[in-house]
Amino acid sequence: MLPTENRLRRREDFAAAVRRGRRAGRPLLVVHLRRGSPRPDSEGRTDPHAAEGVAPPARAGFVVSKAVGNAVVRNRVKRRLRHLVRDRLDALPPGSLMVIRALPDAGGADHEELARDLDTALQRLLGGPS
RNA sequence: CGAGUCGUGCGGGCGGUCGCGGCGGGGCCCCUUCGGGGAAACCGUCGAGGAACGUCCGGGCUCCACAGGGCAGGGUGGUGGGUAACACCCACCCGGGGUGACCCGCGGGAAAGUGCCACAGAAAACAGACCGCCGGGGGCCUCACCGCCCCCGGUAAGGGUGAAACGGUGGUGUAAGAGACCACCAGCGCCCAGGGUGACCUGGGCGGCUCGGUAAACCCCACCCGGAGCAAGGUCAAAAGGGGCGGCCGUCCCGGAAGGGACGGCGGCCCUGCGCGGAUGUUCGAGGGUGGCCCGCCCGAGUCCGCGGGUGGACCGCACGAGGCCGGUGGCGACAUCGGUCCCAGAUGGAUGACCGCCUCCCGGCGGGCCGCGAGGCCCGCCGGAGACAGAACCCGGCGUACAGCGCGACUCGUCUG
Repeated sequence: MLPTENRLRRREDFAAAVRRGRRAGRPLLVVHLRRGSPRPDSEGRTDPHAAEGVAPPARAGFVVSKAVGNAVVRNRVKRRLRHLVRDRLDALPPGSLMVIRALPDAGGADHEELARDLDTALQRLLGGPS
């Protein structure tokens, strides 16, 4: 799973990633990625000591609507995605914000199918022209 | 052995790799006003459900309110208990169903009043003459009786309709009949005796002879009910502001277009707070509370209008509780009480898991073996599939609903054997 410091925790972070980031859609999910910015102000709430030299970690959040399934299904999708993202966290630029939105078919997909779609989407966002 | 009734337990297991959250330890290291603060490895420990669900009841807890009375509104509805409380639970009563174990009942009042009872049927709520039956009169036919038709009257025993036709059976009686009268039975009301805390039961007597259903229709009766909810509420920091909802313009991007998006700018409306100005008001009282309204009571110095101005968290509550397990005692039981023992999720874009293998269990296919005349049954191996319903968010007690499978224990009926 993802440690807390690698998760999106605020409404503004979600809004920033979804509205200002690039987007790549797949049948099962949509990935929004906002590349790491050189730490704009306003981060007064993050630890001041960490702001010195260490690069801020990449963070990810998940949006799974009720169209995907009931609470049990939604939780399972989120957990699978979190595990998948954890293994791919190193590939993301530091400080970037990522939001993964699960589409209705994600509820019926297995682990492998989710991984394939996520990899394809990430490849398009990272490998493409920056 | 077969069929069934009730209660109750569990709701996959083991292992491997990689992870997440809380608490306790641990301290590489970082900051420091030298008081302290933060914090990585690593170790230990705990980490979803029987329904966590629906949010339908009842409480705890928190804040607001708390002279009283009336109206309105909501709820409950056999009796007696249990409980913090309940619409829940237990026991019993009554009614209904079942051979039985048992099950079902929104189970106060229909002689307080109003309303409604479809269809069928002649007639359906101070009942009702269609056919039939009986009496009288007239006509036809005939010697006459009988018969047929019409009119008047009597009749609820018979036919037919219906969920239901104004008690049932037998008799007396009569032109034919009828509780018109009689006996027994059923029902209703009243009285008495006995039993029970009580609902009620048992027995006896009397009466008029009987007088539907529906109250999850209005209504009546008895009893109960302040309001909001953890986004309750509180502490700290920060700022004079904070929150919500529309519109227009410019540049750029996507698109064939319609349209959509990003960034920047302008301006509007609503709620609340602050500043400024104005109006009004302070025992001749504005306004507010008493969550609906009225009377009354209480608080009481503000209230209303206009203008101005632009993005925010942390912590507590928050987990030791009407608590779980074991045993004793009291009670038919729900439950109460005593002793011992245990600590058992606390997230906040929301942890409690992801992946893999084996086993177990169910289903299907293939192959082999055994039993049987046979339909078929059993065992072994391989392959494939399936393993439900469902995720805590302040906490408890219930109810209701969903659910693949696997058990366990009582009891009933039937059959066979002894």
